Amino acid sequence: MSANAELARLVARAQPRFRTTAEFVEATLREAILTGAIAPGTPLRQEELAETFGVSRMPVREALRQLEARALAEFHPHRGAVVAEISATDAADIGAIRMALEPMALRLSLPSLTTDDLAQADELIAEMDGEADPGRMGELNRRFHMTLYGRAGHPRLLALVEQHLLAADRYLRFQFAALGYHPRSQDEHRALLAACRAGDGAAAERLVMEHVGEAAEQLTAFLKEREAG
Amino acid sequence: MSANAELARLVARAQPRFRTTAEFVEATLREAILTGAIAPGTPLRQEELAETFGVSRMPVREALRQLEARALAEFHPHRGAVVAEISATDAADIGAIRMALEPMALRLSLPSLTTDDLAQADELIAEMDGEADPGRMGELNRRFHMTLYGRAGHPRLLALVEQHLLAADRYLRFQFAALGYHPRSQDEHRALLAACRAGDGAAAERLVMEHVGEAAEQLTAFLKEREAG
DNA sequence: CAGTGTTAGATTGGATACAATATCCTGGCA
DNA sequence: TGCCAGGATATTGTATCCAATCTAACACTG
Repeated sequence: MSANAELARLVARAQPRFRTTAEFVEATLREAILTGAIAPGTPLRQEELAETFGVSRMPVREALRQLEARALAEFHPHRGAVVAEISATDAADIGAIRMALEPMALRLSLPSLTTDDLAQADELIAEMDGEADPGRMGELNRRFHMTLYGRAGHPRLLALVEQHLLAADRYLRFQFAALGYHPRSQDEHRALLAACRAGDGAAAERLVMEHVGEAAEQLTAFLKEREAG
Repeated sequence: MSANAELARLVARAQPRFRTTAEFVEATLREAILTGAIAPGTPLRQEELAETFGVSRMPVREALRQLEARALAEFHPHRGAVVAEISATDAADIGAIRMALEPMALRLSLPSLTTDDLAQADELIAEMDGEADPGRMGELNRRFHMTLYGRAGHPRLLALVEQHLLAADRYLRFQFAALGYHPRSQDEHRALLAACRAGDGAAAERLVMEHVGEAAEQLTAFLKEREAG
């Protein structure tokens, strides 16, 4: 069996409201990879993808190159592209990047946060409380974080942050499996929001760094054990 | 285990000569953009580039998509790609990212730095002393920083750091114009190296953050004034 | 039977030609 | 002047074709 079934569903659902075919293909594949709909290591055959998407090979190749630049696919010359592998060290890598970027984003954003932003973050926490589906949970978590960082006004920084929040989502089901993620994470979310509300930048930065760091550490340990076993 | 480590080194050094045409085009264009050989805002016409490189349009398009993913080019549907603009806010953006990432990279790398690494960093500082050419200066500066971060062992993080060191190079000639860059920066390099040599992680992290931050601040102020004038 | 050619098939990488489409520019017209 | 129709231009996407090369299976050799 190859890339598909699941992917075909995503293709069907994806809205044709993209500027170009290549971007439509890229966005759809990216989502499929990030959500795990296409497993790591899966070959991404051009002809097959072209047929699945109902397009020619060229936009597919452009999309694959973009995925490569985002570290979501790997190219092996004359052997084609495969979905980038996941690993304990990769998870640690992403965790380190998040621990570096997110406190900075928060620092830049905090002074400009509005009461509306804080209220929205509050709502997102509440929504997460009742959420069991990992995919939906990942999205809510991402929106919570991005809401707090959103006023930073540094588009490149924010794009990187979001990209790595998304990258972290590839590990979401392991995150859940690593146990205890949900409730402790929610406590940390609340503490973080409280610090933001109080305008305590130093505390907020520390909390977000710990929040990300602890999750990454748990996850990495879990994956290491899994790889060893 | 077999055909020894020595061979592995030779293989690794038997340098890539690009794997594909698309990668050759991408690397060349990237360098041209980063060094300023192609000015911001310049249209990147496919046909023209294809002819210049002596290739067809297909690898050119793949290369352009990769440049887009690296924020070095912007696509405007049906109007083509242009070299990404530079601005004071963009410089500040890159500065913020570097201030976040580089201390983290240094923290992870410092414990594993060898005396060879430190000696090489020393040499690079000495080389920079006698250097007047901005392009060469940028390369030496980049190598100095990457030498210190190189043992971090987090490939994604290091790739991001290098990418933004390169991105900063787009602003190099303004960096020089903003004055005082060279001598003060060299003092900071020496102080940073000393802290690394002493194994004082906290100080090293602080120094690198200040080093990056001050340069970015000066540069941003210079560009703001220039944009206003 | 391990190890080494050899060959066939599949897939990518790239070139070329052409059709479709969106943007910009310009010139005529109210 | 203002505007709008339409052509020039460029990009976007499709359809083929071909060369390079990777994989795998098989045959050969010692």
